[in-house]
Amino acid sequence: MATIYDVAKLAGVSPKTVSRVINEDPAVRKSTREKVDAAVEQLGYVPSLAARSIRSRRSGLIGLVTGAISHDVTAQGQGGLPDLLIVQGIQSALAMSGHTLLIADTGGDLSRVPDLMRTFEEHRVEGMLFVAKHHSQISLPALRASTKLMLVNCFSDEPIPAILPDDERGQYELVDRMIKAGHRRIGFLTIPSGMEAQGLRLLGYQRALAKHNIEFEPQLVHALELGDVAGQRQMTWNALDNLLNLDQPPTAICCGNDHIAVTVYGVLRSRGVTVPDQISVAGYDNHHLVAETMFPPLTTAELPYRAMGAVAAKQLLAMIDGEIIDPNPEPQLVSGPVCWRESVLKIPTNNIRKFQLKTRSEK
Amino acid sequence: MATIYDVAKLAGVSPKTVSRVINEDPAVRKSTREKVDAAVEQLGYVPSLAARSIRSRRSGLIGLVTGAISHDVTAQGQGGLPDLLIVQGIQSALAMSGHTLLIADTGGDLSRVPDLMRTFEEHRVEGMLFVAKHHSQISLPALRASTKLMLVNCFSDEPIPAILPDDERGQYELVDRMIKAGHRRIGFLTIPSGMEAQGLRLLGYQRALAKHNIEFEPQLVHALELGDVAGQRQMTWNALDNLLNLDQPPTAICCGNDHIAVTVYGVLRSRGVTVPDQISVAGYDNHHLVAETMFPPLTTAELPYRAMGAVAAKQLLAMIDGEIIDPNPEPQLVSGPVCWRESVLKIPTNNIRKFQLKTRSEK
DNA sequence: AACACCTATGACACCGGTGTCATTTTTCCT
DNA sequence: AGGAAAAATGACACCGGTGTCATAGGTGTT
Repeated sequence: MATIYDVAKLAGVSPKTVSRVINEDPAVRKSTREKVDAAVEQLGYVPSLAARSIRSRRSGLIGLVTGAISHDVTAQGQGGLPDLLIVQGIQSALAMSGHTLLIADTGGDLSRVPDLMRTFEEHRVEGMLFVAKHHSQISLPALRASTKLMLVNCFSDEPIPAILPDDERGQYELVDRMIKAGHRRIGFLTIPSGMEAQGLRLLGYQRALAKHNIEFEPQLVHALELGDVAGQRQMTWNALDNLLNLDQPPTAICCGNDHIAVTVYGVLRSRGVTVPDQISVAGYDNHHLVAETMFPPLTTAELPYRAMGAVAAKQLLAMIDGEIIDPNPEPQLVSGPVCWRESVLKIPTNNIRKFQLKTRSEK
Repeated sequence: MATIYDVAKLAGVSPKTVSRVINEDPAVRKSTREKVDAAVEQLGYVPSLAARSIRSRRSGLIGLVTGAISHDVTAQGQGGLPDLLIVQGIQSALAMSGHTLLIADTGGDLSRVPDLMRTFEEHRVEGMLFVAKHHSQISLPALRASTKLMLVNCFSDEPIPAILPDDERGQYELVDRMIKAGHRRIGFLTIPSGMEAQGLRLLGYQRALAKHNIEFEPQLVHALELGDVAGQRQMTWNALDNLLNLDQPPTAICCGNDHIAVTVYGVLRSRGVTVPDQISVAGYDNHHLVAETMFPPLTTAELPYRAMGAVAAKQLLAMIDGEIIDPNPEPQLVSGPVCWRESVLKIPTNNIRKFQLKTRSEK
């Protein structure tokens, strides 16, 4: 591959002059510039960022560590692929700044993170991002103090700046809107109880109820713990059975995420209960592929993944540029909109005939 | 940041000796190695790959250009996010070889590709991959001949090695299996007619019919052209209406992809037709998130995205290592399995009562 | 024409590593 | 102990650029 020296020789100038042309230094005579440009063209010369970065101390690289890519979509119904939207948000924000994204994947194994970050340090990245699959707490290996690091979708004991989804507020606004639509008894099938988002969303649910002076009834809340596809369906079945057989069944059901809502649709359908005429259903995540193609389209709260990525990237760039010297160690919350679709009825009904609820066996 | 010279001074040895220790050269006395290691530890020294790569000509970087990351999931029901699985396959294959993945995104704008590839050349990547959203033909900017490039999920006029899904075979095997399950009249709602995969899958469908001496009936095939969510639903509705009102309605319907199948489920349900009892439905893609959570779970042909990515990465590495001097310019086809689930009945029925099909208006 | 002054270019060292080869130190053998 | 062979280490140039400063070349003024 051609070097700056080859170009210099061909153009009959010094390497430094070629360097000037490459870097658009105005102090080059037009005729000289043309000679050099011609030589560059002829040789197909491309400058080496590696060589340049040695001197300039700027690699133009940003490292991203994630499990998002290798996310085993096959194995778990949880969450799924959408955290890749975070990567998308990051990517688009970085592209504009002229940085290139270096991506490494944990393959689901967090113990590989130190190695991956080490590799990034060897590449002299100007900053790093760590993107988690789910809103969760993590602990990372110690890095040199000068390393700019940003957590996305997770937080740490250490004072590392983090970007998180505002789960509490999202659930609050969704339930608030459902109550305003007339619902007063709202069932809640939550994601597994160990998950960070579960507690926050439950708080949002309760805050919305409290705002409207509706008493919180624990019997309306069921946590769907982890399990395989069949297990998930069975747990959903049981929970729904429980809710629908209450003396006063709920007029609406909030699901911990959109995939639970899919299962709920299926179970309700096989029991002859129609959505939203007989009961309303809402999700969480706004997993577009799912929520929009479901029938009826699903009302849900959006997890603002892309926005979180963009915010994180911009903040990291500001840290790199020295604009933010001492980042706020408190996680920054990003909230998403409520996506109101047809699965929630504005005027709630509750015309589920009891006899339909006796059937128990599935298929 | 500490350099090899700092370490050398602190350890009381020459820089070259430090280099030897870093590179695990066996010709270093144990006591010397320990001194150096201690200095490395104390200074937190991390070698610079940029400096190293200048001399060794090996950057350890692989560039990946894609629209996958910035894929606007919101806008289109087509395809969706799963091409990211290709990235996943690539990533896992590369990680094992000690290469780091550099990712750049077109943001949906192919005209940015030359710039992105240029940036990769500046980073002196050892090879590049181009991943397309859909099986399609593309044309890329000219690169220096020595650049190792691999196309994934697309092909080109130029003799660039490519990895493609075997759409024809996937559809063939799916339909073959459906016929073996007893179906002889199989409707086909294809993806838009402009798409590469549409023609190939139609060929597979026809080949399967031919194998079993079933005449191909064009009236059973409807192409669903592009449109918004509502338009898609309307087109699906019309096509289904057409199929179900035939004198001999099909006992099964193949959908061009899993998302069409979701819509088909919805439409059939709103017309009171049950799947699979009254009619069987199959998809294409095996979009896990969708196919497995649907009720009943969807029979579909898998698009082997992850495998394609892995194959592409391995082939690229082989090219880099000089094992493949002259790669086959013919695209390499990767086929995926049929995923047989409950949406296709083994013994087909056709007990759709005609009067159910008169209803026309949706909601 | 002589001088000052500004502009364009080049010489050279340096960034942080590594390859080559010479030199020093250690080991082993008689 | 002395010397040869082997092992360990170092000196130095080089990879492909850029920063610094000196110098050559051109212009304008009187």
